[in-house]
Amino acid sequence: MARARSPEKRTAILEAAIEEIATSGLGAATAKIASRAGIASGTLFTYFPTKDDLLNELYLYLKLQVYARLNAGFPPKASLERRAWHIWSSYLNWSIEYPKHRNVSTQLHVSNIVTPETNRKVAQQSTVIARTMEEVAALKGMKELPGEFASALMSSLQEAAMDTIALHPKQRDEISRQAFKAYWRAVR
Amino acid sequence: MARARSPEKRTAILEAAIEEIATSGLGAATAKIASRAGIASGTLFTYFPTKDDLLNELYLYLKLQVYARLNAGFPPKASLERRAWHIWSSYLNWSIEYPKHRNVSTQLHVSNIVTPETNRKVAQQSTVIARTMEEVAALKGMKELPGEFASALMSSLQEAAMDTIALHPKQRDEISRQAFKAYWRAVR
DNA sequence: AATAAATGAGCAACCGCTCACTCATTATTG
DNA sequence: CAATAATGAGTGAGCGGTTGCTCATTTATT
Repeated sequence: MARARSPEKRTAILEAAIEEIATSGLGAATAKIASRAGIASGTLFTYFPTKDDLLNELYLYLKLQVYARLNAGFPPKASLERRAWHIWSSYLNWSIEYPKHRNVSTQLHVSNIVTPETNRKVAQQSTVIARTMEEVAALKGMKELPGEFASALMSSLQEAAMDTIALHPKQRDEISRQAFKAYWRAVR
Repeated sequence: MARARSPEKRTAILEAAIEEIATSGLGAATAKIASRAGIASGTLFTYFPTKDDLLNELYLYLKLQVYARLNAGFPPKASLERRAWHIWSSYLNWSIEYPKHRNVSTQLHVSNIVTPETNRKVAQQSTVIARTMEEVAALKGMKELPGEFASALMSSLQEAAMDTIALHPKQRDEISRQAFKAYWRAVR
């Protein structure tokens, strides 16, 4: 046996990538990512064989972080509206707390770097939330629409809320609550 | 005077850029864009001094195209719901008809290449629509929220509809109508 | 004849990635 | 319990290729 790979360095690379991509876009140089992570340029490739692999793992990393947040404190026995509110507010707060993370996440989402394989892995990690969203999709307002629409609607409404909060940061909580109300009206 | 610059070549470059960026991302090479447009690599720079200029003008080009579509056939005296529906359906149909254009548009939107200057120019071109959206923003459901929220909500809801239509292309019209109903419920 | 568009070879800068090498860490010996 | 062998992480100069952009030259338009 020899030296073990350090998980700290791995996450340092991922965090450095977020920072670099947030400012320079997906064309951010691997060398810059490495130097920001405090390692040599070559070392990056012992953790991630190619840049595309790094970006895919980064996408996974960001998504899992969000899901971890959603699962924390999830009230499984509360009413549907309260559970939906939990999902709503945890995600929105994460997006506001880590705007760079969210920016990189959407850059990767729009690009065609993320493989179906990666998307599959992401989908596997959301069972509790997925079930709640299924219940929402069965409500009157969503009945005539395909099942995924309720989730797509929530994430898109959150984007709208984010954009608005960015312009009126002081009204953050009020906007969050009112926007959820609008969501619930649309869905019911 | 001498030889005039050809508007056809200009739009050929813009259309080629859309094609290249849709497949290779914003890192698409200017040389490839030029060759797809049927011109020499250097000629691109007599039309656009830098790549960033090209991308900014491309963003403007895409946005103006959408607004032209929205203004065509706009019923200024119809009910608010019908006017909102016109905006909704024309934009959605454009997005479905030109998926690459929309993809490039959102890539540019997420990147930080688009300057405030460009965004200002875009905002100037939407007076009729802007006025309708102001009326929507005054409705009960949007009263407690900042003015921009109603538009942000529409465009984000359209994104949700687009994603869903991509998965169920046959139900396109039904999804479009139902999603608008959901929007109207949220807004009223 | 005068002007400016069009060309494409060429340039410096930068890209992702490799590779020969050093070194930290562990397992295996006597 | 040393001494040593085996392993693979860590390094950074450097490679082949690509990038955005320039510029001497040619070509088309007035």
